[in-house]
Amino acid sequence: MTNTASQQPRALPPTWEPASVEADLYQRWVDAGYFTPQPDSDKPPFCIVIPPPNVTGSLHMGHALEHSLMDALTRRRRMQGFDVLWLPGMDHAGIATQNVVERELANEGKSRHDLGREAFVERVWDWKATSGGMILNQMRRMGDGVDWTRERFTMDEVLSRAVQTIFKRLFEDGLVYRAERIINWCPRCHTALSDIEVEHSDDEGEFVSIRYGDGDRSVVVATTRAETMLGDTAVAVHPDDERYRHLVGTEVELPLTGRAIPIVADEHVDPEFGTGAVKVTPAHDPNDFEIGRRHDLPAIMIMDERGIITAHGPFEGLDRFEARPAIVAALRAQGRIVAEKRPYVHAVGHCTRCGTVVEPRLSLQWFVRTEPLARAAGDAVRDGRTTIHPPELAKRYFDWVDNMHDWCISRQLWWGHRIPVWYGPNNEVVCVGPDEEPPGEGWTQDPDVLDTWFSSALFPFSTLGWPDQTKDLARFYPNQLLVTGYDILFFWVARMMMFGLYAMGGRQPFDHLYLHGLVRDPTGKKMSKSRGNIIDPLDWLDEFGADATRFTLSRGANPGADMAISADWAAGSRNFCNKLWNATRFALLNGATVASPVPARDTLTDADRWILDRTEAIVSEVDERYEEYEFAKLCAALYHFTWDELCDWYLEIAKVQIAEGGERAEATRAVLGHVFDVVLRLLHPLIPFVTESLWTTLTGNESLVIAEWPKATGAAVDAGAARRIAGMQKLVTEVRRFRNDQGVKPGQRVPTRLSGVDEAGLSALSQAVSSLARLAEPGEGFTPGASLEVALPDGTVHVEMDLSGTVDVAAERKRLEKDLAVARKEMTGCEAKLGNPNFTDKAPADVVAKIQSRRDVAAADIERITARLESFGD
RNA sequence: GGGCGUGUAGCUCAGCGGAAGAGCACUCGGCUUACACCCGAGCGGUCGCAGGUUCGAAUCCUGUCGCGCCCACCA
Repeated sequence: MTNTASQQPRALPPTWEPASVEADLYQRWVDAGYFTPQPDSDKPPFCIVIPPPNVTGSLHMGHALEHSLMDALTRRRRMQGFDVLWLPGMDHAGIATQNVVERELANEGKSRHDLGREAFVERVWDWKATSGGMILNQMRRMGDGVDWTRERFTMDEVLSRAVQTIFKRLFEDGLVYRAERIINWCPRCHTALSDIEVEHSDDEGEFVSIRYGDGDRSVVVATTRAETMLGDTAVAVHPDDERYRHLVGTEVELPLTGRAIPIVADEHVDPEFGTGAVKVTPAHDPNDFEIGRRHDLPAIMIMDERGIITAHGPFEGLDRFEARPAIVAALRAQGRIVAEKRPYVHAVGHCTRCGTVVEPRLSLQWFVRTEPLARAAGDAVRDGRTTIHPPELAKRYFDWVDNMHDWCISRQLWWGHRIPVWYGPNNEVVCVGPDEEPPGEGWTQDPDVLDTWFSSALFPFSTLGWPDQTKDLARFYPNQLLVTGYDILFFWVARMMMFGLYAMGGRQPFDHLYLHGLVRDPTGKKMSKSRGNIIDPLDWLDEFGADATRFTLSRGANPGADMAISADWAAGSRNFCNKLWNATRFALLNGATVASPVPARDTLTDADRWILDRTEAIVSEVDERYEEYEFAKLCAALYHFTWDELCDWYLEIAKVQIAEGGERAEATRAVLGHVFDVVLRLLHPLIPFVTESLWTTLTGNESLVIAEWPKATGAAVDAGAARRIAGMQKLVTEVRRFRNDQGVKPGQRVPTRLSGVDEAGLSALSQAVSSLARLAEPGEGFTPGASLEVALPDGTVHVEMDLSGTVDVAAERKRLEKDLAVARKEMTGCEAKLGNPNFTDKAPADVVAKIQSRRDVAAADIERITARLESFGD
């Protein structure tokens, strides 16, 4: 630390101003190399990879939350002596990014086909170059302690090699295959989608019943997608359905086409639903495809990749949604519509990327055979190699991996990792590894690219250099932890588990998985552009600073649970940072120091011993909370400790002790130095900037980033001091309340006399009450005008105050009556319990004792208050 | 259609078998030489509803109503 100016406590401004220092501090940390691990050190490794944000955009509040938590966790580990690698990176986000660039092109009146594949991909790279920088900047502003020397992108050469390598391995193991299947097709993006890229919503449609065939050999089928009837190749009924038994094996004529189609019996049909007869369209419906396979039916494609009808006839060239009513109308004209239900609400699949209604479509795609991989992924969690926090979410994980369908990985896009498969002139299929030459003349590469999640699934090891056996890979795999939102448990986490275990010889990608919740708006609603309730983290970074933004998000984070945030919370966090700033500044102004050790405990005051014990306790509590990722609770504990205990009580007491001068003052300065040293260390992972500024000033050391994390010493707690301080607090509060009730001016010193405590206690209490409650020592000619009695752990203290006969009897009476009511209620409750033999027999002794003492206290209170009320007369 | 979760102070949430809590908001009083991004005091809840288990239930069980999320090939 060379900046001598900032070592002058008097130079610290009275308000914490994050904007002026954050960027400099961050640059200093990066330049010093604090965030770059030294794999040759003998420290234990701690590695965590960033869930790579899409290059498509800027960071939203969810990222800000995720980064706050990851940074807190990694900073703490670094302070604990781990060799920490937090690895940053970005995701090429295939379909999302391609869509963005295509939209841009559309504005120029062009399509990607106008550019051609190569030029288009180049254009996406250009776009990535400009857009990606935004995200990195935001991470710097957040203060993310990531190792920039190891930044990765899913389409980097190294990561692309990893993709190709694992694809080839899967290919050779028979775990990827190419097959004609019904897949989810987005007619707008012109690509296949995996199951989880389809979002279902309840949409209104029309459910029409159509008569196929004529007379008593006819059958009525029902559908919501009437246009698909053009591709029907059968009608199916349940084998046990008496109504249709005579028809099975016969044929009916398919209206509008004149084709004859068979009536088949299939178990899949639910006789209770609709008419019990199902039209079968093997090329455009997954169930029908299966029925078709069982009955060896042809599959007739009637729509192209844009959703345009291709079946010859009057409907050719119509969009599927135009064809639907047209076909219904044509059928109606023939008298074949026997029933219509409208509106008919049913689940309809939409493309997660563009919202277009997904069309099931028969096509040739690449799939990952997930069964063995998913089983391994389930086992790794079941046998504890990977632990999920919070544990409740493990169930969701199992539901998924235990029922996984094969994963469609080919996408008809240009932006992404091209499938490394070549087809020969005679339909040969060759998978080409990263270091192999593609086959020559007459061979063509598969035009498709891989699902974007295919490459991000490799992130825990591809980023460390795999398939090469690098030093990083050996040291940092498995990653110790992964932090991400529960919303991508299936998209990303499960797939990382599958590929990690597969590629790394059964070793899990990460030991611990922490799933955080989603950030919601102030009223708990999901943030979305359409709702217009998005809060941009950059706004908060500007207005409140990085520390306040981070602290707000951290203290809202309960494991796996969503959180609602608002600017009020951020303001509160900013206030907290400022409180910490001023408290430390005050301590420094009063000579707080870490240079001299804290004196022996027997020379310290109750208050000193109490705050030292509380400091110990908070160290332990924070550690325990971190182990369970209880951010909200650890933040609350630190907030409460810093503000209430340290500032509101100890700092006020310290003023008195320092005013005493001499050894008392010196001891207090040492205690202050120690306590602030510890609390700044504890807070640093959460609010790195303000703590760094303060701590370097307090200690003169280089940086808090590389300071040691506090360890609880496990020393015995001074219960006596704790009790006496609690008593003092209660007394002071009672006196303040009394003064408030009595309308005594805050500045007005009231002569006071305490009794009911021993000599030593009296002196300490008098002093405390006098200064903290802003009263005065009793003067000459003391005339008590009012008194109150406060029951403390060590007895009852009487406080007399000379209000010179100006006691507001009405106010006092009101207060006492309220207290009396409370005491009576308490008394009644306790008596009822104690009078119940079942309770006294069955409840644990300590509970009974507690109730008894409560009863005694209430009884004493009632007596005291009654006497006092009587003394007022009427 | 399944599965999961959740309903606690005006708001956002802790508490999950033994005296109803926090932050914010609100009321009252204060520029008390660290901080008005502050200090002090206070108001505010039959813990969704109905049953049950228990000496005792916000906490466990059952039912019910409301909300949320995930999964889903009933045409």
